[in-house]
Amino acid sequence: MAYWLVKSEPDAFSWDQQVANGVEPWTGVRNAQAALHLKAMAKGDKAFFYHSNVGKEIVGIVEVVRTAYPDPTDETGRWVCVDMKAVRPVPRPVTLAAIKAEPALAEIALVRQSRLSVMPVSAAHWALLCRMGGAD
DNA sequence: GCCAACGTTGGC
DNA sequence: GCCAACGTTGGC
Repeated sequence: MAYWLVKSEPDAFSWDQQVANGVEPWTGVRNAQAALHLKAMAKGDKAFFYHSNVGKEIVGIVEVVRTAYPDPTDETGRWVCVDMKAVRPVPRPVTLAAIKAEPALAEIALVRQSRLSVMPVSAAHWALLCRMGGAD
């Protein structure tokens, strides 16, 4: 099983909405690198749900329940989306500041490529972030 | 609100 | 195919 981190602006789509909806298509990715990551996701993979701009913190954990298929919000038909299901909240949201302050996370894509909206997370980083968030 | 990073577009 | 101009993202 692989681990990921996906970003959403809470003004557009928040963790609360994800929880309320249960399963939700993760649409709107219009970046080639992020799309490659979407296509690499397998059913059962887990992802951190990160709030960009507002909050700037990991607030929950979601699971991939449907692998990549054409994004219904994309009229060109070139981009894909996946379906995500809310698994559980992160009890103590892990802020970007806390991630930057942790030397073991210096290489994480969230810090190194701030504009990427879908990125892989190593098993070691996943475990550490879960511990930091009280989501063991 | 500003700015850095970076992807995209269009002229040549 | 290069590169300047421009638009968008996202942190501060």
